[in-house]
Amino acid sequence: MKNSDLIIDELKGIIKAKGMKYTEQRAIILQILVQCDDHLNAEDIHTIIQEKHPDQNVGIATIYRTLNFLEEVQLVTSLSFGKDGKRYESKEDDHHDHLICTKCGEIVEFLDEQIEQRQEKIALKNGFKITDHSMQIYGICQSCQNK
Amino acid sequence: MKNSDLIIDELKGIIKAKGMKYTEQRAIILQILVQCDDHLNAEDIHTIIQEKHPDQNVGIATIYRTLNFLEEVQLVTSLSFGKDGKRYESKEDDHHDHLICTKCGEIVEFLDEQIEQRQEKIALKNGFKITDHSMQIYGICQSCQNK
DNA sequence: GTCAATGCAAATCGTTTGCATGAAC
DNA sequence: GTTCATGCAAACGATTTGCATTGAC
Repeated sequence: MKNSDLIIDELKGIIKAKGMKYTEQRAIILQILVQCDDHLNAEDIHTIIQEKHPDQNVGIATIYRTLNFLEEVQLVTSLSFGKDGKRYESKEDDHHDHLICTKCGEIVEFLDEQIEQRQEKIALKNGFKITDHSMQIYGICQSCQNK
Repeated sequence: MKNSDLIIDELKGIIKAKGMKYTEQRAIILQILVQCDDHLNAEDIHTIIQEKHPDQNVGIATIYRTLNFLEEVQLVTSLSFGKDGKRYESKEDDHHDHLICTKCGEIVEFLDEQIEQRQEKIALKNGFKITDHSMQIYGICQSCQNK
């Protein structure tokens, strides 16, 4: 069983538990996010569907509604920087943070255990019950520096 | 000489160096961000100007243009979370990150030297020349937990 | 006097919503 | 058959832009 099947099963479970309805559109959108390594925005997903599923006509509103839902149930996460809106990625990958090149938009993912631990401590010290976090380091990537 | 005068001088310097023109509006907006401890959005600043400088009529477009400029020259930083757009704060304060309550919107600022150092290392390791970073920890604050 | 900055209104962009239709159960 | 999800178009809110006017230099 592929990863992407697993996560679709998870989606089905959540949908059933909430008394909602399982639809092709929701599966397609989640699948695209699972399979794609990039960080896509709603418009990107719309385009990909038109290319890869020309038989399906998925409205942009459905994409936004689905993305909001998927984020709510924690199957995907969003990050927003620069223009063109929020970008999403599947959460089935391990958690990680982002290093973003402000020139070319390249995104490098990283995970640093020390930072994760410090975050826990800081939240605790301030009486916060941590639900999530996001961290972005902005800079100029190697190849843009060379230009 | 007050802090706020110092930063206004800095603004004047930058403006002169760029062959731009020093205007009352730009000074007012920066001053508000320096004096105010909260994280304001463009609309907030607009309202504050109407209250505290009723003689001045500063258009919302000017506020957006000025905020973009101030961020570009690194006199202020923005962070965007939740609705109602980007929020800005003056950079004359020490650098810090944010702990944000997702229920009530409370923001706690913190600085963790270990995290800062790790960030430097991570950027270096990936060949990035770091220009900035932002980190937010989301959670539920103590008083919202008690409710 | 020149040129950049402003205020205003219109335009734009990402996102959300209302509603009639269609699909899941 | 009931109810939820969809597609469409219109609405929305934050931000940007074009343009004539004003103000800094």
